Amino acid sequence: MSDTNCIKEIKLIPLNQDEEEKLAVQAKALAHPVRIRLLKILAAQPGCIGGDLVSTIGLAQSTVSEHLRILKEASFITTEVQRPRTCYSVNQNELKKFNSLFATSFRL
Amino acid sequence: MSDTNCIKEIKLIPLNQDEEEKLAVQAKALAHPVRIRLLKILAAQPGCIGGDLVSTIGLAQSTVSEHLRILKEASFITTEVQRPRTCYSVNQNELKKFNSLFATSFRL
DNA sequence: CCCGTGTATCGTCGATGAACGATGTATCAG
DNA sequence: CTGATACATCGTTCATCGACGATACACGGG
Repeated sequence: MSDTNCIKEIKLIPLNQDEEEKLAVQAKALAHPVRIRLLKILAAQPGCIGGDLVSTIGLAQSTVSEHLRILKEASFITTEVQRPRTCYSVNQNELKKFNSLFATSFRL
Repeated sequence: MSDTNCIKEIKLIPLNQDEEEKLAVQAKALAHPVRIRLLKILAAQPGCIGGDLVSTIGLAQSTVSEHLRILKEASFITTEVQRPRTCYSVNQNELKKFNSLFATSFRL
């Protein structure tokens, strides 16, 4: 390993502000263990009723609802209202898009 | 598309709390556009002096230093001290690990 | 029409995050 | 030894987050 990989002149990178903002916003939606758990549960089945998620997670209904709202705002889940219930489903395509945007952004 | 994908009985998922926590913690480190930008810059070259990053980002030195600390704590970058300078490098392996943990967690 | 049911939303409160300037610290040049 | 350099850390301030209970809301059943 070389003693220093440091360069003298920084190589400027094209600034794609929209993409970077989207990555950051979606990462923020993932930045909570309860939301990770919710996504994992939803990823394992075609869809879930909210109440089942509430009892599985074990937090207040309003808290779980808020986490779900954040996931939806990040496009990671979709909802289908069936009054008085709501069915939540994972948006696999958006998860895949996040994963590939991540990979291309950092040249993986 | 079926009218409802909702299931009656939720399918329980193995609870891997450590992995879920790690995903959330690392996602939190990514949850800021400046940190995304820093990672992108670092991913484009073998290493960077902190001061160059500060002038490229255009925020206060202490602010950039804090963002770099967060990225380091998440293992996304490494540092090599060369007093009085510090050379920052991306940890590509950890980025790849994040990407694959993400993919397996959500069954992509 | 009214009630029960399941969610969404609101208001609150304590905790955490983001930005900054000021200061501390370790090395090198002279 | 002294000053300059480059980064880390501290303390402060304002904004945002996370959790909760209370309440609003929209439909279906009686």
